[in-house]
Amino acid sequence: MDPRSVGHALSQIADFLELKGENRFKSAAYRNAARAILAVQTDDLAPALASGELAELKGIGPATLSTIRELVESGESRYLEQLRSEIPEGLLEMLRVPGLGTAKIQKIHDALGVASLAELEDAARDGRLAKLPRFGPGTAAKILKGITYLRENSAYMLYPRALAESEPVLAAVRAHPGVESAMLGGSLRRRTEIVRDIDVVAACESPERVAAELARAPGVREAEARGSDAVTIQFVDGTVLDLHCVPPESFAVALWRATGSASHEREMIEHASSRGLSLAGNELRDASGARIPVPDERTLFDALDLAYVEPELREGRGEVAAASARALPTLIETSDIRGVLHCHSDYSDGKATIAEMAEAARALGWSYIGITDHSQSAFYAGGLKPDAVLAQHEEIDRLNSSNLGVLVLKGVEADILADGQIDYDQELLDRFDYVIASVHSRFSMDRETMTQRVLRALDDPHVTILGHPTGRLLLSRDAYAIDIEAVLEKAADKGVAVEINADPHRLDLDWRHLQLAKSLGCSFEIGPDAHSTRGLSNMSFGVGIARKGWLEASDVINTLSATEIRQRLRRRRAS
DNA sequence: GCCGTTTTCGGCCCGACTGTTTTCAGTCG
Repeated sequence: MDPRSVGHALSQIADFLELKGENRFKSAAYRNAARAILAVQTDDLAPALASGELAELKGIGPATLSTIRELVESGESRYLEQLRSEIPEGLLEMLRVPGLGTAKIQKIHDALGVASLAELEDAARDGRLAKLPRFGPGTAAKILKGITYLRENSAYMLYPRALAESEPVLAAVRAHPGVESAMLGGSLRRRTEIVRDIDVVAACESPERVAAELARAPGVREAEARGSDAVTIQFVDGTVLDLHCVPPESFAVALWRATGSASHEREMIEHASSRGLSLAGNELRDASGARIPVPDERTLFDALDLAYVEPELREGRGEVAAASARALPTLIETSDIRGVLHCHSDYSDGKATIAEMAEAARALGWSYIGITDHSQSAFYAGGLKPDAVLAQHEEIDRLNSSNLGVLVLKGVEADILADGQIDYDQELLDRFDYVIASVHSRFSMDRETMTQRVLRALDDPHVTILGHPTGRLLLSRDAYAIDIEAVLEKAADKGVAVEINADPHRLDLDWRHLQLAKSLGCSFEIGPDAHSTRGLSNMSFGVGIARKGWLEASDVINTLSATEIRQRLRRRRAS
């Protein structure tokens, strides 16, 4: 069994224990065990279990180890099943409502017998909830808002999960004997940050027969035909596949159409008609109505006298006009990245040592890695007190003189305090090679106060990078209120690079702001925000977002060489 | 339930905000 599945089971046990009102340190122990397991870098835990490696992990003791053993050996845990039978599953769902914790859920369950999201919504609407002691109309309204947020977002998955789920689905479609070839389309191909369904386009000689057969495959809960060649298939685990089966000669246009976006499609159709062509259904036709053969997507763009538009750019944000003027950017590639600047170590809330992180960066072909642990005010993340900073710097000096094959830079992810000050004194800040300044607290400030807070932080000459500039957590927390344009203008003016945080939960700054930021003169840093060596692989998600934002390699500072990045970081300090 | 010992039991991140109260419980990061 893989770490993700075991970790999920342990987290569920922790949730159930909390809902049961067990000693909170007991649930915390299961949560810690889950975290420890998730940090194990393997696809199969069995060998690490057998070798005793798992038993050695900090946070795993006799009880959690026996649960893990059971999960790895049998795929199930009797303890988890036991808890499931005691506590309604609906309470677990309620735990996902923002603003609801275990204590409130227990009260609501005990007093009103509410055991599901739907019942909770009823109780919030009809006033029963507001009448509970220490609840009130404000709490009921907040819970309703939370339920709405959950509903709106629960149909979506983060990009990496959607990508992982698409792999077996695509493989199954390709394995069908009637399918000649198949490709992913939709928002997954456009690399949007959240994805609702998986789109697959399949070329087949008998589209309708293939679609019908795939709709009856094992694991399918229900299927609904949509037109003659498309079928929406829902699998038992909730994954939704939009399958488009088309004859081979229609494949390229069908793929283009299934990739979207809707506004890109509209712009393309208008462009075609302005040139006397028509793009209708899965066909391109000339003025006489004759069908123009389109063997692949590039031919489609060629036929419309357009440069090829990469899927990431197909968002209806001027890409068709730019393709027509041959003015599309040369998008950044993952291979352009030369180093990373946003990584945590075990000095704060990271899992790996600095040496392990550095070795992993070297193995990925990068020439430098910046270690940016949390600053002192970030208690919850083990932020570094000044003496820990000094100790860390000594360790980095030692590592750099030991022939690592990769340069380790002394960075910090320093909190922007409520008043806009950076979380260390100027003397200590002087000791870092660079500073990422991030907001980690007081998210609910009004827009003006928050904007002033961040603008003030940008005035500190130590600040080199503005970390995750809007604070959003995809599918769980909105961005805080801020005048992002004012912030970007100032960042450009001060020479502070704007982060594209590559953690798939963040992907912040949003790609929709990147063209504006670039036009204002901003430079960018793509940061993995890695809390383990595995977290370094977040970089590909960040690069995907940079591409969606029309960025080129030259816009991104961590495409610079180690020598150049050092100069660049010093330059900001001197200005 | 786990950890770390000043070995076998005490402590486990903690401060601010929110909505409720009129002093604080609950949630969040």
